[in-house]
Amino acid sequence: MKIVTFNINGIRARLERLVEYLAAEKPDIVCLQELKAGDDALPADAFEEAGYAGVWHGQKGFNGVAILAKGTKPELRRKGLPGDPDPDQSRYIEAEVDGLVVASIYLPNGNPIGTAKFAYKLEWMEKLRLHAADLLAAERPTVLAGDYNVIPEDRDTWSRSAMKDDALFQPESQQAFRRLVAQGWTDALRLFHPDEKRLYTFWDYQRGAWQRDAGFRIDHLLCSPQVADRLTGANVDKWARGEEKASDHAPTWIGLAD
DNA sequence: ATGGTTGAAGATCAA
Repeated sequence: MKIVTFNINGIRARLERLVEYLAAEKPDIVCLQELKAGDDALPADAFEEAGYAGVWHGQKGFNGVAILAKGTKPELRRKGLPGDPDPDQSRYIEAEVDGLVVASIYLPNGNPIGTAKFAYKLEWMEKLRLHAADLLAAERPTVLAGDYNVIPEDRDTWSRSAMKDDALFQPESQQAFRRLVAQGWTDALRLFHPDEKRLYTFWDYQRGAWQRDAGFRIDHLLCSPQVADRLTGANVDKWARGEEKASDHAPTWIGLAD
């Protein structure tokens, strides 16, 4: 079973790319972020034609998350986090699908640092941590997939100096991420690529970042022990980032034994 | 210090 997280950067601008990706890789579950469209503007028919049904939490213009599944409709568990710092921002959706609990997460970017946006990021991470603890306590197979907007370690970026003032690379952001993982989650990508120097999931549109491989790793799939036991692989479908009109993120995935 | 790019909205902002 293949489970993907993919920051699509505008579902309407990217629909053709997504449909191509689904046809090529045939993932069983796809967590999408940055739909940048309200629920009424989402191309549900196109998802269906591609063989997928989904649940979503859209937002006009910004944010927006979804969970799609092949041949089965995910069963919605919740939209938004408990105690969500700003319920108007659609950044979290959780569903049950194929016997798994799956969340699609679009964690706040937090730039620029030293502003309310960075404080909001940290507050959001705290609410996520509290909810994640409840999910772990349920001892069910659970995947927290999404764009965390956190570069976990130095080796997860092409340049430490370029990122030193970026919210994604601040010690506070990294500490909050570590604190979440330390509850008992497995960072599946790093598990399967312990020595990979250029394990990236995002390349900026600017300054030829893709051509220079100036990327960083911010899309993560955190697995509960019940999922970690079933992991067969994890990787980044980098080919999708090289397509015309690609998202600035590449689809990132885990494989699970049935 | 600045600018480079993209999407969606709307004459900028968020990333």
